[in-house]
Parts: sequence; C-alpha cells; structure tokens
Amino acid sequence: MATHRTPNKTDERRAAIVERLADHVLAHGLVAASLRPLAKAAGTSDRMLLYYFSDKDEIIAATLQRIAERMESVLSERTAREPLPLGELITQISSVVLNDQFWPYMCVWLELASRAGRGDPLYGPIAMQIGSGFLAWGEAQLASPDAAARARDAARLLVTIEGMVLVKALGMGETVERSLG
Amino acid sequence: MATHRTPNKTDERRAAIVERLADHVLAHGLVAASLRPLAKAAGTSDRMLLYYFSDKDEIIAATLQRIAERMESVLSERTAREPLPLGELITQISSVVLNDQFWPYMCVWLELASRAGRGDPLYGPIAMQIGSGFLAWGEAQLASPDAAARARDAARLLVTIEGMVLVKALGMGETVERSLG
DNA sequence: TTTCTATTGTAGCGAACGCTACATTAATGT
DNA sequence: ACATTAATGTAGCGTTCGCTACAATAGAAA
Repeated sequence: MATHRTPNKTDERRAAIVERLADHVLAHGLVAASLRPLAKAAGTSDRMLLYYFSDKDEIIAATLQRIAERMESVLSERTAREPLPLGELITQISSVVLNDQFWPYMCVWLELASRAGRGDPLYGPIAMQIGSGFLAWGEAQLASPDAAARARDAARLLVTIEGMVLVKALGMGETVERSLG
Repeated sequence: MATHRTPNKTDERRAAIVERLADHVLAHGLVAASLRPLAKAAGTSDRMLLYYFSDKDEIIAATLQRIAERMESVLSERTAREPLPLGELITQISSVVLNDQFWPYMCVWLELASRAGRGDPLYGPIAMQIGSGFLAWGEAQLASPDAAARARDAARLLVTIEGMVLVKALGMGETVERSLG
C-alpha cells in the first residue's frame, strides 16, 4: 500500500511547521489564525508559509488535520480498552473531554462547528470527517446488546458529549455536572 | 418600576436599526458583522451606526440581545403550555430547534458559544445570560417529581438540545435523529 | 430671522488581511 | 568551476477593518 510517498525534505519541513501551527491554533484559536501570526509562531515568515503551502486554506486544513490526530490520540490513550455501557462511557469520556488539558481542543472544535454550521466549504467537510470519526470510535467502545442499539447509543453518546462541551463553553460548568448526577 | 425611560426619538431609531441588524446577523452570521455591511443592511452608513452607538461592541451586544428576545418568543410560542416529562420535552423542543426556520438562530448561537468558550469579555457574559435563561425556561416546562430531579432534568435537557444542535451543525443530522429513536 | 443644536455626508487614518513580484542567497548536480 | 534550481528576504499591492476629523445641512428655539 504505497499511498504514502517517501517523505522528501519539503514534506518534513511542512510537517514541522504544521506541528507549530497546531500549537498556535490550540492556544489562540482559529480566530487568531492569520498568516503573519501563524508564521511568527512557526518561526518563519508569511512568505514562507505560502511557499510550503499553496494558500491559506491548505494551511488551515493541514493544521486542523494535525489537531484532530492529536485529539484522537489523547482521547484513545485516556479511555479504557474494554467496551462499556452508554452511561459509564459518557461519564468516562466527559471526564477527559471537559478536563482543562483537553479544553483547547474543544475550543477549536467549537469554532470549527460554528463555521461548519454556516455551510463553509472548507471547514464543513473537515468537521464532518472528525465528527464521523468520533462517532465510529464511540461505537466501537460501546457495550450494547445489538447493532441497532449500539448505533443509537453511539449517536446519544456523541450528542451528549458535544452538548456538555457547548454548555461548558457558555460558562455553565455546574450545569454540566448537574446533568451527570 | 420606572426602569425604562420614555423612549425618545433616538431610542426609537436605535431600535429600528437594531431590528435590521438582527435580520442581517441571522442571515449572514457574526462572521459577517462588520460595520459597513451592517450599515448597508440597516439602510444607513457606518458613520451613523457609530453615531447611534458608542462602538462596535455596543452594536453587537444590542443586536444579540434582540436576537435572543426573538428566539425566546419563537421558542415559547411553539411549545406546549403544560409541563412535560424530560423525554417528551426533548422530543418537542428538538423538533422546534432543529427546524429550518429556527436554524439561523442556532448558527448565531454556535458562533456565540465558540467565542464565549475562548473567554471573550463581550460574548462570554451574553452567552451565559442566554444559556441561563434557557435553562430556567426549560426547568419551568418540566414535569419532574421533585425540585432536585427538576434541576437535574433541566440540565440534561439543555445538554441534550445543545448537543443536537452542535451535531447537526457538523452535517450529521441523521445522527441526531438516530439519537432520538 | 437668527442662533444653536441635532443629524448626516465625505474623506481619510492607521492597522491588518491574503497574497505576489522581484531580487537575492544557498545548495546541488554536472 | 559553473549552471541551475531551491529557498528566503524585502517590499508592496489592493482590500477591509474599526474609527474619527471636519464640514455641511436641517430643524427647533429665541
């Protein structure tokens, strides 16, 4: 499966830049992701960003992709391996997702969702891809009686977790905790 | 309770402008809420917007306030009067909130939440106020056995509805419906 | 009518935006 | 050594941003 070319030097440098861009976007949000600040964060110039990438959209897409990868790996390594019933899985995932260390990811996630909701041609597909990935991942973690129940529980898991994220973003963390009780 | 002054002509004109600004923000989002487009939508000039309002923040705050009022009235008039148990209330409210006519409100709501999540000093308090209002409104609609259960159910109602909104914004409407089944 | 205040237009400031043209330096293959 | 290409700096384009200075008009008060 030679879908990946052997990484040449340009690819390596691109990857290194994306790593720093991901840091910057996680710290300051998509709202602060304009070329000159991004370039400074990556230790280079806006001119060079547009040398390694064809335009800003490509930069943002690559950065969000990288952020999604990091998010997935953090999530996977902090959750149990064996399947759980819906209620317990909600408790476990919420404790990860609402954690302060994870919160930057959720802030970017909300920015992404708000743009996707407006039908943005760049952010929309990316958001849907990540959301679908999370849905599938959750489905695999669920201990549900049958396939239909598992599909329904996975949907409920996604809705509930995302709802908690949004409500926390409103500054209503106590409400999230009350919903868990 | 004379907290409201009698509206002078300036207040009337401000209100008329805000009405049109609300239309524009609902149609095109906070992302398109810059002074010159807003002014054009209101049939005036950026110069005049800053004559009636002290700065852009005040314009946006007034506009969002008005949008929240409209949202609340639409929501109230389309939901039943008598209290319902949590499950039925979720079904009923979700059918209103996910409706196409209501969707512009939810798009703005998501933009607001994403800014609030980053601790924005303007959007944060507004988002919390609206969110708290919705929580209280839901609590009043709930038929729950006791006060503690009602508080918990109201929190779950808010989390679930907001989760559905976010997931729909991702372009995963079928997932929302599956979660209802 | 005259004077004063309320309202509005015109023009522009300085900053940031995405992006590009052009020139230069550094590396590489022959 | 030399020719060619890759990598990078400098400067600037045209646009939009929030906001303001200044002048002109309009309407009410005297």
